[in-house]
Amino acid sequence: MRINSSDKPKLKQKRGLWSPDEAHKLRDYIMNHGLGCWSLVPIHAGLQRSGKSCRLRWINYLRPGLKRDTFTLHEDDIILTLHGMLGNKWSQISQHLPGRTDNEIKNHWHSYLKKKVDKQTDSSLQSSEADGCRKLPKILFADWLSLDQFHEFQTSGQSLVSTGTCYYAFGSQTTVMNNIQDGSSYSFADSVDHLQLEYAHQHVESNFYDIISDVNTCQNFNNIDAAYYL
DNA sequence: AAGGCCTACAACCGCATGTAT
DNA sequence: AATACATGCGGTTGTAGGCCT
Repeated sequence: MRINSSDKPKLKQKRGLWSPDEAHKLRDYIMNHGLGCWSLVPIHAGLQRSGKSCRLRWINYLRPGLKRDTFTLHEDDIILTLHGMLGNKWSQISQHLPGRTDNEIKNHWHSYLKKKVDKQTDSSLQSSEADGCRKLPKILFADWLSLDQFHEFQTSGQSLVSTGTCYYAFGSQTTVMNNIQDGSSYSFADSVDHLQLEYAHQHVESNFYDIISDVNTCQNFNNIDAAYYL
């Protein structure tokens, strides 16, 4: 909805941390009137804040259903996995973590997870250098596995591809490649140590590599790198 | 006890996109 | 089609509190 700028009184806008009183006003207003035009919310709620600031405060802290406790290992693992697939798409990542906001996940990433990943990358680089590991062709996993597909897979527990798949559990640092031969299937498990995704056939004509025919390549996967390299 | 440093988290800013006029 | 405005997103900054010297 567009608002005539002349209808909006110019208030001196407050910035910085929200007081409990401001939060109370905002919560009360939205609970009573519902979500509408954010630019009108501060006017009607009696707040000297921008609509943008109100929106952020509501989304990140006031709306119902938000978790305020610390991130679990399971949540950490989901973030690491999705970040490997999607990059800094915090809003998309947050869709897979009920009760968590994109801002919260972003902060958690920068304050904790990023360091963890950097540490692991350093150590894996050192070990791969020691092993004389060959360079692997690079593709972006997210390019072919869309978020929707992932979400469907996650919620239904169904396999993306039922046969001819290569299984890999990244995030848990455990490569599960033994099932390539017998073709058995995994569902998306709850446990941190069983966060598993399936890689579909990698066809040369679509610029992907056929990892089924190159088990050695699969076995060369190691934790974080696997999100980016096949 | 005081000051400096570090970390986690809250909030802001700029940009992109969508939509109504 | 052009414009103005709302909304959403990601990067960045600001700040409070804890820890260390």
